[in-house]
Amino acid sequence: MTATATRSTYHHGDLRAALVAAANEMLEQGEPLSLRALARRAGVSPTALYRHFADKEALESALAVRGLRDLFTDLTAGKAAPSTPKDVTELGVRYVRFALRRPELFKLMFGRECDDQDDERVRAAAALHDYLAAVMADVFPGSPADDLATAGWGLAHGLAFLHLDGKLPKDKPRAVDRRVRAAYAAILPTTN
Amino acid sequence: MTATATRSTYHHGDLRAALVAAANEMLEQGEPLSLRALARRAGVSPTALYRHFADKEALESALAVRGLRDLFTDLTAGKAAPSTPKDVTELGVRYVRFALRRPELFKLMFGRECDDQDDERVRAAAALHDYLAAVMADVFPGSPADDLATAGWGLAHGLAFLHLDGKLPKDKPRAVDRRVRAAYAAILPTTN
DNA sequence: GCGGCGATGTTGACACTGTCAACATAGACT
DNA sequence: AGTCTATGTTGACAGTGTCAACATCGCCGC
Repeated sequence: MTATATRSTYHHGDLRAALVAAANEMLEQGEPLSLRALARRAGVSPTALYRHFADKEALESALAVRGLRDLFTDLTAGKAAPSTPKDVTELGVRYVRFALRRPELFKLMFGRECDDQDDERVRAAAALHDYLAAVMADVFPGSPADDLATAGWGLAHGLAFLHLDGKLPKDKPRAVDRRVRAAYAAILPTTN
Repeated sequence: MTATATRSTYHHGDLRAALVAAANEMLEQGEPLSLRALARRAGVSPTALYRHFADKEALESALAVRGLRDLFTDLTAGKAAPSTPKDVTELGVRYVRFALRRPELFKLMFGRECDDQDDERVRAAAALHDYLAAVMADVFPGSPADDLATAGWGLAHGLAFLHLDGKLPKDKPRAVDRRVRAAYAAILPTTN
């Protein structure tokens, strides 16, 4: 059933989760995320949301955290721990794919200030960086893993956004994959 | 004098330019860009803008194009043509500096769909890419210049956004410069 | 010089947004 | 059973982008 479930009881049960789910749906179908439209979709009054989130930004923050976790498991799941430069490249490919598959969510996860120190998003981002650093230390021993990690992340992130915003041709997914692989191949040390 | 020049004549003279200038000011001081505030600042009615721009997006597009040109000259001006890997790194540093110096403008230049094919922005972006490719062909002869260009650009772009959005610590500019240099040093081929 | 016409600026309105204060309901605990 | 609190609603407010209708001016050919 769609998220527009009309409810009979006055209280909803788990509105918070319903709101997050509905918001995710809206992002998925490219609708602009408006609180009122969201409330309509959840079958609830426009201000009900404020019992569960301080304001719009808090809702978006929740979505972003979920997204960051999704991305993380997307990168780590499946394959065994990356051990070759090629594996690192594949990590980048998956990163960009995620961005293109869920563009609105991705823009919410990033493209938002969030310089709060104890922001959950910052921690999720740090987790990502740490993971990459560990991978890099494994794949390129003897090189500064931290710098390699920021470089690897930065490259994936930049390619993702450049594609998202149409600054690089966003043609067939295959072509994008190719471009990402080529970019990594062009600069990753001790490989080709 | 500030941009809030009250005018005596009914017609403005060059409202279009005044609007662009005022909008730039607003971005510079971090004010949210609202058409009404912009009109107020230009000393004009809220809808006067529509005689010069189709809608808000058109105005933003104009700002973005100006920004892209600024960035381009920022990268090319001064120094002679880059010829060493270190020069390429410096290009990246300047790119990130630009983003951090004018964050709102930068987010307007990118972080916006603009997948229109004949968009002036796309052309400006392409110019950037071409320039980079030329540089790369010079600095790393024998390597695929195009791939190196997208990689170099992607890396700079990603680092810029990660810093902008607080996913990488946005401490002192010096520290950011260092991090960017380290990232480039970690991956640029045949160098250290 | 004069009349009109097109470019430019204004007014008032509309639907929409996020958000707040005041109120209503219902489920949980004593 | 009765109260308290978490949750949901109503009505309102200021602010937004945008449109249609109207006002004003500068430039054109006569």
